[in-house]
Amino acid sequence: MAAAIADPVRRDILVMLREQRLPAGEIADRFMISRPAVSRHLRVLRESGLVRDTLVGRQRLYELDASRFAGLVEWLDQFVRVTGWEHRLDALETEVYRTRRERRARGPADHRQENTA
Amino acid sequence: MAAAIADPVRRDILVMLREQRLPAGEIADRFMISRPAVSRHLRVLRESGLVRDTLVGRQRLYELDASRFAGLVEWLDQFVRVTGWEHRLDALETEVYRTRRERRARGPADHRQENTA
DNA sequence: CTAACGTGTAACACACTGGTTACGCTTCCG
DNA sequence: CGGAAGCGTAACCAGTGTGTTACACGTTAG
Repeated sequence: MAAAIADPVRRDILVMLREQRLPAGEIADRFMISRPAVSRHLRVLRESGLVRDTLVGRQRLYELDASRFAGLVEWLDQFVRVTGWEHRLDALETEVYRTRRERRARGPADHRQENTA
Repeated sequence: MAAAIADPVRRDILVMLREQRLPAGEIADRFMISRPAVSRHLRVLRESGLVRDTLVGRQRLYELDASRFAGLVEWLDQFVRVTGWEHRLDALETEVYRTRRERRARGPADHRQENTA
């Protein structure tokens, strides 16, 4: 999973998916590299569990699986805790309020085939 | 920096360094791979800024630079925030108290040559 | 001084990753 | 139907990363 994040292209894909669910083609269009290359990056993300894909018609929609990130954050926390820890918590707390405001207007779930891979 | 964490050996090194500062040789002894291999892993960690090294006599002590982890955690937070966020914060808050208790008895800083690379 | 120690570096072999083009398989549409 | 659309896969190639052994260099010790 850490390896999935190691690639800059995959990181960009994750950022793109942070806002909205996207079909493979549209993701590929936003990169200079070929579509098959992006397709393989998507497969890596899929197998790492960081994204989930949904088949709808002839296109395949990708979306984040936020729950998987928590594990990584938790692993990293054991190091952040060593020093400068309280400082970080303060920063997080202020973010919470900002985030709670932003949380309205998020895409509603629909019912189609799911491949969590 | 994400690439530095992508390797399992380097992750193990980081975990080892979480508890105490260690010389290169002792780190190498804990792995099955050759010492030069470990030495290069240490170089990667050094260049990524995740660890700092201190020359003392003829050995080189390595220690974590916890501040660098915060950046990665912050980057990951933008994804965790998408959903299940409050849940995570609760888990963090309970950890804080546990951690504050553990924070006494940490090695005091000494004055030797520092190479942050 | 010289020998042993503790580490990093160089040179090399080899597996893996990421890119490309060609192709196959479903699904929609005229 | 039959062709176009949308994606994934296969085969191939270049670059990179990781492991190994041999070696160089500064430091401590006898």
